[in-house]
Amino acid sequence: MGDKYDCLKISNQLCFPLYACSKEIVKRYKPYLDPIDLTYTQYITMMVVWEEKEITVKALGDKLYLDSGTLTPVLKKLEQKGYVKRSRSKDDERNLIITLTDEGLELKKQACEIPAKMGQCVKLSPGETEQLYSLLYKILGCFPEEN
Amino acid sequence: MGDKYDCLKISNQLCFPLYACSKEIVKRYKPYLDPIDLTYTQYITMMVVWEEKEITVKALGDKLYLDSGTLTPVLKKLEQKGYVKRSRSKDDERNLIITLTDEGLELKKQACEIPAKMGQCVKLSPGETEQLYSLLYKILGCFPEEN
DNA sequence: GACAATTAGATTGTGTACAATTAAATCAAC
DNA sequence: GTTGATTTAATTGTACACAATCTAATTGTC
Repeated sequence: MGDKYDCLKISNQLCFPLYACSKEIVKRYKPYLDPIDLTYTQYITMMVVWEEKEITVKALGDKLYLDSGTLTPVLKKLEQKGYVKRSRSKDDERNLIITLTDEGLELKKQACEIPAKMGQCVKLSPGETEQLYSLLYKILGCFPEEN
Repeated sequence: MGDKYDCLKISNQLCFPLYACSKEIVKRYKPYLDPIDLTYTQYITMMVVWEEKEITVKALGDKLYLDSGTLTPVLKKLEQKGYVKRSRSKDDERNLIITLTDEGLELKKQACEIPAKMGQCVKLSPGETEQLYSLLYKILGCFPEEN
């Protein structure tokens, strides 16, 4: 055991469990997100809009690590569903401002059970959860906030 | 501070850094994968094929947490590039067997520098890396291997 | 051995992700 | 104040990712 190709074994990669875990957890959101007709990407986008009430696409992209190629269609969908409004900034016409609508605020009430329900699906102790959380942010911290 | 909606803050989610971290790391593979003309999904698929030499699509999907809807086009692409062969099992015609070709084996030599290069991009100590690795597999362990 | 149930892949449709390019607005230098 | 550079979104093209459905092959039951 231990040949020069061991480094290429899938079980020796750190990236793989990260990738697989992320996908599996996102998948487990579906049963909770379906009733409020949101996808995972739409959900995390709404989370930021719920917090900020008003934010540019640029700032949203920085927070979510997503670019306009991803966000533009997501935001158009959310506007179409009536949860946000899209309008150009008066100060700087290049900026598109995303604003929470009344329906968007209403949705927040229905969403607020979701985090607790999802928490049960990850079988880690509070200490382990904290550890994982801080390791992940340590990695993210090394990356430029945006592209 | 600490209202009833704190649970919906993006910074209080465990899923989000997991999702963001996974994407950011996959993105950082690109400069190393471009020269050998593989995408990340094609790369992890080849990793398993390099280890197994011969494997069914089903088993591949179990290992990679991917379904046939994702794997079918990926494997056709890899076949087209000449790295794998796709053929039905004689024993059970339902099974599609993926076999490593000589070109596929050749590619392994070029790929073997990648893990070390990527390792430098994640700024964690060996202990922290080990910790993260085991926490992620702990979560994955709770999930059924497949869908 | 016929037939229902199961299993493995393929296909289709929707929704991300991201690189690369484009277009419009603003900024910076002079 | 005009022009070149920068910034912000949108667009386009490629490649996943997965749910749902379909088809063909196999298995289990009697």
